[in-house]
Amino acid sequence: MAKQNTVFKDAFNRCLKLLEQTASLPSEPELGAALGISRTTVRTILTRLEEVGLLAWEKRRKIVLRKPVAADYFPTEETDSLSEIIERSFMRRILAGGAEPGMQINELELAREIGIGTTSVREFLIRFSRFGLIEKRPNSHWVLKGFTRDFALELTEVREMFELRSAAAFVHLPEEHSAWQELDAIEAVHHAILADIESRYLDFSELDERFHLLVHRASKNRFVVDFYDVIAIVFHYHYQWNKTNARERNARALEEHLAYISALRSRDPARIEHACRQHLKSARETLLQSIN
Amino acid sequence: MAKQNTVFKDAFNRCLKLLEQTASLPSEPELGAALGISRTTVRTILTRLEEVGLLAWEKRRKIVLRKPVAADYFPTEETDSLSEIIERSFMRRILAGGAEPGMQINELELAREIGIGTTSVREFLIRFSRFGLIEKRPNSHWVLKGFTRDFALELTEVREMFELRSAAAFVHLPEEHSAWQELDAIEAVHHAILADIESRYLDFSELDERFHLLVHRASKNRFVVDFYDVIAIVFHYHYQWNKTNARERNARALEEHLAYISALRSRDPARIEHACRQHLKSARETLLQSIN
DNA sequence: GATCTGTCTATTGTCGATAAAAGACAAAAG
DNA sequence: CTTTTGTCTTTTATCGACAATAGACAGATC
Repeated sequence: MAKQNTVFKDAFNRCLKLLEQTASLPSEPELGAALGISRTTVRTILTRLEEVGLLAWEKRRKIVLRKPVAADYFPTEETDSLSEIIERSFMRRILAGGAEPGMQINELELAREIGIGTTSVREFLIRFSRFGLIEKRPNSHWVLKGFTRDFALELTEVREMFELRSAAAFVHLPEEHSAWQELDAIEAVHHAILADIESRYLDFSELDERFHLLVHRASKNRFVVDFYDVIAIVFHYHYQWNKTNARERNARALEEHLAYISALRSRDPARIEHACRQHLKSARETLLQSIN
Repeated sequence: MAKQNTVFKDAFNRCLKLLEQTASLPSEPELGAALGISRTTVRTILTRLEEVGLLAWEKRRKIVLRKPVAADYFPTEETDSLSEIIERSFMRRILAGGAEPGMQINELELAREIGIGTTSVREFLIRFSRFGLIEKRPNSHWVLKGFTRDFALELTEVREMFELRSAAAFVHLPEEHSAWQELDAIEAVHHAILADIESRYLDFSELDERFHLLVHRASKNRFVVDFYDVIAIVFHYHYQWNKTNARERNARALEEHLAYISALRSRDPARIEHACRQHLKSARETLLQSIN
């Protein structure tokens, strides 16, 4: 096969969600905008909806015939893009499996193991290399540098530089900047999770990313914002991997975030720096604990 | 063709250089180590040397038959790796040509223009994207963000953070660390260029990279060191592109470097910070001038 | 006259194939 | 017994091909 049709399948599933709530669908361009895809793919979806008897489609008339059922959806395994599949598969290997630093990475072997072509693996490795976990020997193999203590220390060192600066810059965002509203929204979610911490503590991971990305964006510096990708991926997989004391750790981090948010609102540089340092320090400790 | 044989051609040329100075060649593994290539390629080179009558080769006996002449060398255009060719070609387009920010980048068009396959172009663009000058729209084209004033400001902001920290860390390198020797060597080259500034001022570019990379390495942080690639490529092409007042600018930068080096040797943090800031400030101004 | 649809073209993402280059191993030479 | 060479296998770098997706344009519809 030449190209996966995961864009189609994923958009189709999201379209079914829309279908559950309306009696008819909007125009093709509008639907395309809503789903974030081109009109070509919209039409492929509409054709399929008609085939399975979900929709009566004739030009502008797009009438829903029945509510979609579970069997109408494509299975979730089929909606992930290839790069997501490779990333997960690769991260599992290097985090969970006995992957020693210094180990060689074999493109062909990886490709065969995942069941895909070598080109996709190569492109993934090139993109992934900016995370500093692997390194290429030209005309030869990749070397795994590993998720080591040094890696974590180097990562957090840069993170702390960038986040302190971003937090300081946050103060200078104009009153009407959307970041302040987003900050309110994020704070509300913090309270909601804390109120029901026992059952919702796992929602923290996503919220954490959302909050810190907001802060980093205040730097208005593409290198700072891009670097947050490195942090995000490390913490993302770290949370999935290490769940010891997750409830306590997350509760504590939520409280620290709230202090941090309140400091940002105060616009007092000293308070901001203090709250930021406090939180970054415990984030670093958490990360280091999982490595030793 | 499947793979360029630029490794062979480049190593062959370097081998001819060796040949000019000796009467016989060492063992295959030794030669491979000297040229930085595998034994397979060494043997390809030896075969070729024999074919063109430069060498009598029988097992361990490798006797030089005549001195190589200019015609024995492969032309330099053929020894550049594909990625170097793409990089130059691409940089010329976006720096010299009328490349407006926001412009779309077409993989197929680029590939055809350079006369290579799309895979190589794609891989180049992915690698290049970490420099923050282009951005990908998934399933669609790349967008040129351009070598703008904002880009230069964001780049120098991070550079200043990283370099100040690295310079401060330099002090803590142990007395016997090789960086101190390298610093001496670099200083000597500074004096040599300054003594003959009229004819050698263009040598500054390479020296500049060597010096700042040495400083960044003192951070012992892979993200800081890797970021220096971004700075290096920008300044590299910037020097090639903008040569107005190059002599004066470079002379001034050389003096600043010498003050900076002497501050590093003094191990006095305040002096170091001052010299570093001073130099970074004028480096930034130089860069900004070339953009407006 | 603005927006939508039908149709067609262009570009991207992925694959398998192939030459160049790396690398493994045993026999030969010192 | 260490190093070198001869031979063979494996892996990487690059290409062209093709389905999925994006995008362009003219005629149809409101």
